[in-house]
Amino acid sequence: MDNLLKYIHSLTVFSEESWESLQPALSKKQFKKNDFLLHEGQICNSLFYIDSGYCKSYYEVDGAKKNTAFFFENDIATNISSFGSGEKSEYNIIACEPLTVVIFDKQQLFKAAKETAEIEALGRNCIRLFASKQEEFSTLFKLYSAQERLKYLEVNHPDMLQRVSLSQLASFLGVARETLSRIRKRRTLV
Amino acid sequence: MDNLLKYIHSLTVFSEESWESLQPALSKKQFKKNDFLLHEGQICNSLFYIDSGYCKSYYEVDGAKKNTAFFFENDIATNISSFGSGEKSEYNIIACEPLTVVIFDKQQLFKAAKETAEIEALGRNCIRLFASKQEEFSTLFKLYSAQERLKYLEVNHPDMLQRVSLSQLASFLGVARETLSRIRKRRTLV
DNA sequence: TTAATCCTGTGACGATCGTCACAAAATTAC
DNA sequence: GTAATTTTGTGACGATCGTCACAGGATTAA
Repeated sequence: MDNLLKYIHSLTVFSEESWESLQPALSKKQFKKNDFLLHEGQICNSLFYIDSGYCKSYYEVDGAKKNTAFFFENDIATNISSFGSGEKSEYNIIACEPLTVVIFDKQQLFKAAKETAEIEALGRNCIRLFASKQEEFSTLFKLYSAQERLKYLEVNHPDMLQRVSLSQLASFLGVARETLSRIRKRRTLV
Repeated sequence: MDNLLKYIHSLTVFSEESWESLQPALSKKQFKKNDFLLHEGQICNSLFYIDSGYCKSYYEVDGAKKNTAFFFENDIATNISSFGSGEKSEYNIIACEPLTVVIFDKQQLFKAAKETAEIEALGRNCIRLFASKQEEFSTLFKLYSAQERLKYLEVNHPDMLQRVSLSQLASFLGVARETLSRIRKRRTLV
């Protein structure tokens, strides 16, 4: 839980007592590669703090898997719509490597947040960060071409390129795998 | 303020006292068409509740304006990254029509939230909705072609098509104005 | 009402992308 | 270590898209 505590302190003021009050909402869990953290049709009742490894969210459209996000160490993974509204998830979250997470249980978290203002503030900050990240990647598509989007990742998220395979990345960037391969070739020649 | 109060009640439990405590954070403001709610380089210290009219966010890239979001009645407009982190905004928010908003002042809001748990919860819910919306439109680009994105808006946000001009919409959908014009033509013929 | 400005449609053409097909390379399983 | 599987590279080709150019229609300002 060390990483999580550091993460929390980087976000907000958090006392020893708040940390104690938060404990009932927390549980550590391991996932093997290709295990589901969240399955399409399920209701998302958790925030997943990524301790080690990484996972991704993807839609299944006409049999094809389309990646919509990757979550690495110190990220929070969740379906924010389903978590907030209680409706069924339209997509999956799956481990891409052996994965260790700390699960925030929604019901317990809300209970703790009601009693402890710092926990409520923590929840708000987690969601805010999540929203910022969504906004960042949403903007990518409106501002840049496929080639420019790749460059953006190289500059701003080089870790992602290191760990995610070309095929998986292509899906995330919204282009065919062959196209990404050719973009990469074009770029290295220039 | 009637619309705002209804909006708040649709999001969360909110007592008469909480509403009173919130007042110091609120102020009503009118914008003319093409007035800036937020200018690139400014720090965003407000949440803008849209009471009537609509506005948009856009980046200025190489002299070209690229729309990234539209905000209509009962939406919250803000730069969530700048609002959260205190860093300068990289984009603009501008009124597309005569606009009436209720401004949530950040400092006053945080002060009120510290003292009133329901206000803290309201803030969290506003941000959550904002995140859900970002996620929705972010996903659009990863799952669908330009033509399918247009269809999605027709089905899920017909109001947007009614009020936003073709040129403005094209920028939001990430295609050239001419392309959107041709997509529309293709579709009406089939 | 008239002029100026903005918005939309359309043709031409080159650039980019998606799809299919198959081979090579890398990874995984046994 | 070998076989099976997955991932990546590449050619061909048709579809879509961006850009430039210009004309007509709609809207706005005086």
